[in-house]
Amino acid sequence: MNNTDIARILHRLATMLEIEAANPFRVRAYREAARVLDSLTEPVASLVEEAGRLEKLPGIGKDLAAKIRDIVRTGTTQVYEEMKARVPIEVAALTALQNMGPKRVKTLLDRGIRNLEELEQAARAGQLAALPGFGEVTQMKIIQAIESARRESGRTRLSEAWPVAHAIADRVRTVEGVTQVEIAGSFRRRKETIGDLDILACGGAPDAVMEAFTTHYEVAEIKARGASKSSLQLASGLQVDLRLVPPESFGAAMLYFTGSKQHNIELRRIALDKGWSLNEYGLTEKDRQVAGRTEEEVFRALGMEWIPPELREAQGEIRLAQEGRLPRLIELGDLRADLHIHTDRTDGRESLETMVRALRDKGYAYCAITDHSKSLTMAFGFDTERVRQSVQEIAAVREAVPGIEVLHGLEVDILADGALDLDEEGLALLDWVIVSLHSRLKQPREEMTARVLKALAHPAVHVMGHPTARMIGSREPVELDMEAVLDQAARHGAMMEINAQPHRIDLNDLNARMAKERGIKMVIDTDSHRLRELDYMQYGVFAARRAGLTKDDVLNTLPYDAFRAALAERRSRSAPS
DNA sequence: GCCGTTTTCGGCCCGACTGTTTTCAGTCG
Repeated sequence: MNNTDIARILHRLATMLEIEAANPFRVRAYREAARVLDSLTEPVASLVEEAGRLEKLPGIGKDLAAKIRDIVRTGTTQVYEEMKARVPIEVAALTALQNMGPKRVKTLLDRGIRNLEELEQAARAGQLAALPGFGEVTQMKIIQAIESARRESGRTRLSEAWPVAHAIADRVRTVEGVTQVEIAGSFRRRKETIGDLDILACGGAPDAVMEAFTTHYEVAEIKARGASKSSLQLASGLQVDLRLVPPESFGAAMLYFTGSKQHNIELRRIALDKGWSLNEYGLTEKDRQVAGRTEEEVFRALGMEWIPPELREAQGEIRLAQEGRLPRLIELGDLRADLHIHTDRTDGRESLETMVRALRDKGYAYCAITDHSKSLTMAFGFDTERVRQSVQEIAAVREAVPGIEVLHGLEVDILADGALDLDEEGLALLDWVIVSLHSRLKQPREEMTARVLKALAHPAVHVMGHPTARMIGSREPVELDMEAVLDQAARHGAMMEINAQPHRIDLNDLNARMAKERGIKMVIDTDSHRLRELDYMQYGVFAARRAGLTKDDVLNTLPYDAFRAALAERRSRSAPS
């Protein structure tokens, strides 16, 4: 039972309580607890062992702590079992539908409608429209929501939303009188996936702005259109909201619509303590506006530094901002190298020379070419003989492409038993060794953990590539005791990669936070297999920023000589005694 | 259900839009 599983139960409990019209603040307490557990960087199961640790978490008191202990130990807790009996309904699936909240679900429950199938049947039979709180329109919307829930998995990868978000923002920007357009929401917080897009605009006639917004060629359906807010759905299924706000409120609105929700709640609490009120229109004292034109203004008035959007997750950033101790987050321009690159020698599309030229032209001072090792037979992976040959190839490309240092690397498979897929002779020929999991990903947790621990203990290893091997939306992370892995990496001076492929983002922000806590250095790499993937670097930087990483946490921000010195130092430290 | 150098009780963030109402509840963010 991992943190997400426990959070899911608490979340479901909250919804079931809501259906039963329980005290809304009690409902909120369960939701808040779920959120806190889900964003924790250590396993709840380990907190349970020590008395009082759970109760120290924000929003978790004696009562919830006891329930969480139950869930960790037995997989459930009494109130959850009771609730499941009283609310025998597919809560999550039903409330996930647009326009379906606790009240309507309660109405369904009273009519014996318990799941999506029964709901769809009733809707198509026209039986829903007569229910209290429903109607013809709602009935139709429910049918559509069920159909679209079947089509979509729900969230969109940031990289997929990136071009369309900017295209729509640019279109609104062209409207006469519009002075500012910004994309807010989880997009601005650079989450790896987003649920919808929130765009803010300022200036211009409402009708003209909304017209430009709702007529973008990708629009499939206009869901709402008002003077200050419109909502639409794109052909891809992505929902986009646009809000038109007055200039004196733009900063407050940016703050509000960037979120996270929990971050905003904490800010409002601070405003209340000062006798003020904070909403999307501004920070006000009675009727007097205290701040609101810019975010900086609002943060300053609240007595803190401006907080980068990536950190606004209610993870302690507000305290840091009040104390003036926010980290100076890493930026794309800090990176001096891309250290995970494939070529057509294995499964990449481009020649070695083309890739190295492109890397140099991107302005990198150095790079590492890291094709696959032999166990990836479908990628024509390298054996020792091929690595020997590669030494010559790398020497040739260094000659052919001046202006960038090229490390001779390899992405070596971690075999099922934790051995490396290259012998000592081959490893000794390399400047840079990434080890990665590519096969046998279904191993049980114990086996997988032992496998990785063994690989990380090998003195030739520099970094672990895409450590959990997950693919967002298509493959779950491997079962791995990440704490044990990070402890091992710290012990042996191994690094962890933040793989910037937008479907990997691996390490993710939470794991990167855990790595930082242990003083582990990270590298951010694109794992490029073709030229355009070199531009993925920004997505890795986003994850690093969300984890609160600075330039100092990431080794490929170092100048080349300092980088080589750091590698040499690490190797002497981990040399067998 | 949580929380508290103002409180162990009485607070707990707030507004827009829609559809179903007949003045507003439900949902969403």
